[in-house]
Formats: sequence, C-alpha cells, structure tokens
Amino acid sequence: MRNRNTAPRKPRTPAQGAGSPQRPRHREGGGYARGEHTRRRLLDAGIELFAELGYERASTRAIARRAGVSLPALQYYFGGKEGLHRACAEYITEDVRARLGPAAERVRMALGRDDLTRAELLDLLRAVVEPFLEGLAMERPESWALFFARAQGEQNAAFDAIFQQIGGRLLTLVAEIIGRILARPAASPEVAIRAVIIVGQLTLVRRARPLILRALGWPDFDGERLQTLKEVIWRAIASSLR
Amino acid sequence: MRNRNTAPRKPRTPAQGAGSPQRPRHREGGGYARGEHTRRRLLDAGIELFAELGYERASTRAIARRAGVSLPALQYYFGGKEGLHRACAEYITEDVRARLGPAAERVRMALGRDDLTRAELLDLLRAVVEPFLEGLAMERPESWALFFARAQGEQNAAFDAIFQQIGGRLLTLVAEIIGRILARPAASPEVAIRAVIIVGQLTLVRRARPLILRALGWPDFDGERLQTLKEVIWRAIASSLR
DNA sequence: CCAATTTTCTATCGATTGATATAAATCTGT
DNA sequence: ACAGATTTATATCAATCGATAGAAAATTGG
Repeated sequence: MRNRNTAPRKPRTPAQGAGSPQRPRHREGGGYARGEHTRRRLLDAGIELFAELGYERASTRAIARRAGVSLPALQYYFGGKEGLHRACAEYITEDVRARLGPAAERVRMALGRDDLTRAELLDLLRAVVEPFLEGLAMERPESWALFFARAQGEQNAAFDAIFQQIGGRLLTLVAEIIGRILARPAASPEVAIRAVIIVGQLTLVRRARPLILRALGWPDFDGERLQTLKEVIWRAIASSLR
Repeated sequence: MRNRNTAPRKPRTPAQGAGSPQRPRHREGGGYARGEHTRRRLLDAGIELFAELGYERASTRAIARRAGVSLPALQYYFGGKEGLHRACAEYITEDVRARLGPAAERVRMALGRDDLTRAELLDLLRAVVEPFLEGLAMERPESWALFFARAQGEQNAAFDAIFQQIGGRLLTLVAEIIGRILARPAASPEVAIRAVIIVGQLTLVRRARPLILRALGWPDFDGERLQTLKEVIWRAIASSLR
C-alpha cells in the first residue's frame, strides 16, 4: 500500500557491482563442503533448465526447485540469474576446452611439417573437427549442447565468452588446414569464409536440429543414425575441398 | 484489496478458444480501412521486436508502443501475444512463399526432363537457391530472417507453420536436384542430409553474420564483399556435389 | 561446548507482464 | 444526420518475476 521509498528504485539490478557477482561473500580460504554441493546442484539444474526453456522462460524459482534448494541460495551463490547463467557457460566452456585442447595441440604440432599430403591434411582436419562435433553436440548430456545453442540464439553475453574460448581457436586452426589444402594463405578471404562455412555446418547439426529431424523423418539422433549423419557431413566437407 | 473471485483464475490463457484467436470478432464482410492499418502496424512492430528480442523479451507493451497503438489493440486484433506471433509467422511465410514460388515452379518443370547434365542440374540448384539466399537473407529487412531464426531456436508454434510452408518445399526441391546429381533416390538419408546442409549454409550467412565478419576482419557486407561471399559459398556447394 | 562464520529458509517487496472491463471515439451505410 | 458496428483509449487486474531482509539452522575451528 505505502511505498517506503518515493524514488523509483531498480531492484532488478543486482546490488553488487556488475563485474562478477557470482562468487558469494564468504572468505576465500573458506568453502564448506555443503556449500559446494548445492553450488553444483544449482549449476546442473541451471544448465538443464536454461537449455530446456531458454534464459527467459527458465525462472529462478524453477531452477531452485529442480536443484532442491531454496530460492535465495541462487542469489547467494551466483549473485542472481545472470550470474548463474554466466557460471553455467563457463562450466561448460571449461569442459569442452579441456576436451578439445589435446586434439588441437596434436594437430598444431603435426602442421609443423610442410610436406603433408592432401590425405594427411584431411585426416588432420577430421581429427580437429570430429571431437568438436562429438563433444559439443553429441556425447555430453543433451542439455549442454542445447545450452550452447540457446546462448548463441539468444545472443547472450554467455555466447561471447564461449565463442572466444572455443570457436575462435577452432576457426583459426581449421583455416590453417584448409589454407594448406587449397594452397592459399590462411588469412585470405576465401579460406576464412570456407573455414567459417565448415565449422558452421557442424554447429548446424545442433542449431537446425528440429529442422533436420523433421526433414529426415527421424524421431531423434541415436546410434546408427548419428553415425550416418557424421559420415555424410564429413564426405561433403572432404569432397568440397579441391 | 479484495478479490472479486475466490477461485484461482488463469488470466494468462486467452479467453477465446485455443484454436486461432487472432481474428477479431468483427463481421466477416467488414474491414474498416483504419483497422487494417493498425493491424499492419502491429504486424510490422511484432516482427521487428520478436526478431530483436525473442518471443519472451518482446513485451506486448513494447510492441504496441512501437506500432504507435494502444495495448488492447493487440488483444483486439490478434487475441493475444501468441496470436500476434503466429500472425507474424504467417505474414512472413506468405511473402517468402510468393517470392520463392515462381522459381520453384520453373525448376520443377525443368526437372521433368531426365537427360539433364550435371552442369544443367547445378544451374537449376542455383536458380532455386539464389532467390532464397537473396530474398530471405539479404533483400528483406534483417528482422525477417531473425524472426525465422528465433522461431526455430525457441521451437515456437510459429516454427511449424513456417517450416511446412517454406522449409519443407525448398528442402524437397533441393533434395530432388541433389538426388539427380548424386544419382541417388531423393528420399535417401544421404541426399536429405546434404540438402539440409546446403540450405543451412545459406541461412548461416545471416545467422552467423557477426561471426563471419569477425573472422574475416570485415566491417560489413557491402557490394563487392557480398559478391565474394556468395561466390565462395556457391563454389563450395558446387564442388561438394560429386 | 562455544563463538564466529557459513548456509538455508520464510516471508515479502517492487516491478513488470499479459490480459480485461468498460466506455469513449470513430467510421460506415442509409 | 442518425443508428449500428467498429476501433481506440483509460484504468486496472491477478499472476509471476527477480531480488532482498532478516532470522534460524548448520558447520567450522578453537
């Protein structure tokens, strides 16, 4: 009935600085076991629901409920909804990066030789592209890939972080291999465009997932069908590089 | 202060049947000039804001404000937010269909011959693919393509309608041409997948636009650069079909 | 066991959302 | 100009949202 404050307040913005409020105020050295547990539960529930419903539809209440914790716990650990979302993105990014890193490093080493045949270069491309396709889009819980797709579609701040960590490295690596195959400088527009196209094709598997499934009349990507999909995509990529 | 109704109401669901409440209650034969005008304004504003912010973030108030009409006008003409969204999808769909239709018909006629060479088939593919690329992704306001992308990402009901009207036809047509080129049945998974990939590549130009620009170090797609982009994409598509 | 810290819970706030009731304003056909 | 239909505008509703206050409960080190 009565307003305590006549000035128009903005309670939607977090009280803490806009920097990174996701860490609670507890001491650095601290870290109770129970706290870390609910923190993890919130991350899992957040990834699931953000992926399932998108950022807006996933309410903090629903996330807290699925995590089995109370609503203020979300504020306490992540500073707010946006903080949780960013934390989810970082959580996923770190895992994918760890998964993609070794393969990328091996490929980068192999690229040191300058007498690689076309077949060898194609193998290298596959070596860097396949873990990406499997890791990001398939192996991990579907919610992870969906989270990524949502972040990209919604143009969240989370997308920038994810892209710079993963997409950027992948793109430069792919461009380098393609440049070799096409015998053009990796920095040339043609090579860069084709690198983007190829990487884009992979993400398409997730982004246009409902479209693909419906076009094929498939209920889902499972087992053999997934194998077929990967094989066809790869053949298309390989045959396009001449 | 006091509730008029003790029973828990659900005012979020539209009062009319869930069927298609977007048409106002005015007589069929009616149709005042002024009404049609604000109806169109709401459609334009809806497409813009749905594309800009996504379905959830685009509030009915913001849409009405941008359209320059009052809030209840939205309810009056489209029965509610969901109705407006569906109407926007149909509006876009109808335009694209009209734009795509003639070319598709011509290609379908040409496909009647069964002695087409590879080069001729590639020309046909380009004839059906280029209007799509130009019409949906370039010529029309960016918001249209964004609206489409959002609908797919959010798995809205609008996506179903759009897909069946446009995506379906385009895909089956492309699949038919590709099937001929690859000498495989158009209904085979391999051909269907490659059709999806090719069509998807085209939409990438819009959807991954910031990504492409950043990778190329270009400030924007203008004139010659756009031509280069199209040419590279097309060469990649053509050379992948062997 | 105790004091300090960390974690959780209940209750509630203010803002915004989609939708509606209701009446005034506008337009159409006669 | 008038009656009836159509269109617009004002004011408000109930629900839900993210966030917070403040106290209770739990955990830790001493």
